[in-house]
Amino acid sequence: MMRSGQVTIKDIAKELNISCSTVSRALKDFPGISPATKKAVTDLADKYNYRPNAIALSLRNQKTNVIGVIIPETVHFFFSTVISGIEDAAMKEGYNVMICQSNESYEREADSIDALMGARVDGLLVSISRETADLDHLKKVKDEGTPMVFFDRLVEGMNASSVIIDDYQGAYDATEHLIEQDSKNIVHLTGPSNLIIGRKRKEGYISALEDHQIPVREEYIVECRKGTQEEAEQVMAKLLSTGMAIDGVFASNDVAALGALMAVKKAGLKIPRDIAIVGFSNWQFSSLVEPGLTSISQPGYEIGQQAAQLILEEINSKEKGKSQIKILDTELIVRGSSTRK
Amino acid sequence: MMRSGQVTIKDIAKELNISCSTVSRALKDFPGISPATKKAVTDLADKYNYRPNAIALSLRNQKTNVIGVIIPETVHFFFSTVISGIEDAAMKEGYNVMICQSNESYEREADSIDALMGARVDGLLVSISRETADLDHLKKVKDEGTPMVFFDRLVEGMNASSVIIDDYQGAYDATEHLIEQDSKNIVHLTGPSNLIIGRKRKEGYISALEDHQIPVREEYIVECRKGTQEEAEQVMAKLLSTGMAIDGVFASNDVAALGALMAVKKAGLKIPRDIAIVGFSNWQFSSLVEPGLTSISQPGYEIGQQAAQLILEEINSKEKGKSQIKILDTELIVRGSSTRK
DNA sequence: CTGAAAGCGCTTACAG
DNA sequence: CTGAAAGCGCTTACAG
Repeated sequence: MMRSGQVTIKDIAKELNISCSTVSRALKDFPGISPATKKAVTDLADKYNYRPNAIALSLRNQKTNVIGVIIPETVHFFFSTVISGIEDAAMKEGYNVMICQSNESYEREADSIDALMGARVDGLLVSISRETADLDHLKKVKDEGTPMVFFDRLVEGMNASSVIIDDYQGAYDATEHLIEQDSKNIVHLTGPSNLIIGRKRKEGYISALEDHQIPVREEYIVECRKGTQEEAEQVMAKLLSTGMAIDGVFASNDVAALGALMAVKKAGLKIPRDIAIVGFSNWQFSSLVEPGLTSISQPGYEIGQQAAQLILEEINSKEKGKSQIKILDTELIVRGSSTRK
Repeated sequence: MMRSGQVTIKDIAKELNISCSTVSRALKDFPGISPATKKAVTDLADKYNYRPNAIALSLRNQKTNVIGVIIPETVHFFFSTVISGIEDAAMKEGYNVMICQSNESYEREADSIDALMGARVDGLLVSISRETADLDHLKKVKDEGTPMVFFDRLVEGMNASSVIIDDYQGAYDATEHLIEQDSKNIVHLTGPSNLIIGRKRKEGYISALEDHQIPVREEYIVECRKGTQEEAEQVMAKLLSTGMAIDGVFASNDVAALGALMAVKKAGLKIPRDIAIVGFSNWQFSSLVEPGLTSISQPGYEIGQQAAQLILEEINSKEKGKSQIKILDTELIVRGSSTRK
């Protein structure tokens, strides 16, 4: 028998001369179906490779079993590990995942949220873009009652559950490590100031200096707005050219750390002897550069898993509104770029 | 007015005391709707942030505007650029994308295809897993009439459209480059032999040798089944320990090339002086190792874009069955690991 | 210019 | 043990 498209309950019912209700019940082991009918139905379903139409089910159940994900960029190793964590946890519970990249653009983020809400996702996992300052698009989601969990990048003033890492502590550890390696004049390359993660890392840096009685000097704290390697390289080269004393660098992300590393090398200085360097958000290349880059490792996969678990909890619980924040630990991975001892 | 969940046409109709049909028509600029009605409807839709329920539309139109993607692993830089290309092209045409990672597992690939088919995606973009030998799950998709396009990894015996790169030519270029740099005893680290890309690259390697009258020796062709850095490092170390003459390495992927590079360094040999190395599938780290790794660059973003365009064409065209294969060019990126001249 | 009805594929309360 | 009916949200051919 030739068919086009996938087989439906109706097709099976027609061929067997029974009603759709019966087919539906036979397919799901409903009590009170004659063994003969059940066998006839399941045999035919197998033969035609019947798959329940998830769209029809979604409409009927008012539930799509899809969770939407808004992520800045999948090309970042960190975010791709987060996605893996989300996917695995979601799949385990029978959910599919729909991912939209904002490419760090506010407009695209807002459009993506609209698309995902139109698709009636059961919940939304979001890591906001660098550009996002206005939160109206997110507040709408909340008002409409769709569960939403933030990950990695905390959003203030939303009262939503979040899974983040301890940026403050990570930065503190990184800075203290530099101090223990006898760095005293430590430059901090920060991220864009509208992301909370950037501010927290800066606080960690400052606290570590203070706890070790090292003066905090504003000229040692420099913003890398774009966070690219080129930008960091330029910024670092400029700092070096001023002749100010520098014997350590803590960069807010590994790409910036890499830029700093290049600038230091080009200036003819030795790493770690003259300047020790520590990055943030350890990924593959960190171990491959010469010397290997010391970095703060973030548990991307766990962030994804926990964020997915949180959203599933919220989807499946009646009581809305009680939000929780999970803070995961970072880990200092020491490599050649900072080891003097 | 307090609402929970998103607003529907019915809600608007009720509040305005008109029928759903009218609301539907007013919302889509249907001819023959009184301006007053239209304004009342659109105002209310705006106020309540009405979004058409994509699920209901999908069911009615028998079309979801979703394309499904099966991809080995998003953590690979190459694949993440492919995803970006797919997403951008799809979004431009009003499609959403649903991505499933197979993690190079046949079973997970088959499950994901079932999930995507259950979700009634309009088309499927697939790059098969390393493990996939049995093609039944893919044939089912074809039989059921769902358009399917393969990318990067060609599948034989399926008569489906595909977007691939010219693996043969890329490998030929890589090998010829090594020959031009005076390598004569060139090891080829291949991928798993059940992937066609691996076989094509091997053919390119062999042709280049033959065209330059260099003997092809089986012991110089070694399979790296898993394609990990560790495996390649071990394989290479073993080759070096045999004492056979080696002055060049062409690895079927960059991670394997990196393993080889490590092994050569550890053996105390100089790169490129003693052994020149070329990889395949250029990505970020290739430029960061010491020395920089010469590699064949694959246009991931374009592969994604073209694959998406192809599937959209197939979805929107009536005539099924005429499949086309697009072959994109690679580019040799020369860096320190191979430049002797 | 507007409305009632049917239908996309499925489930389930209600009858029998 | 089985079936007819209603409904999820939307659109559109058919009436009026």
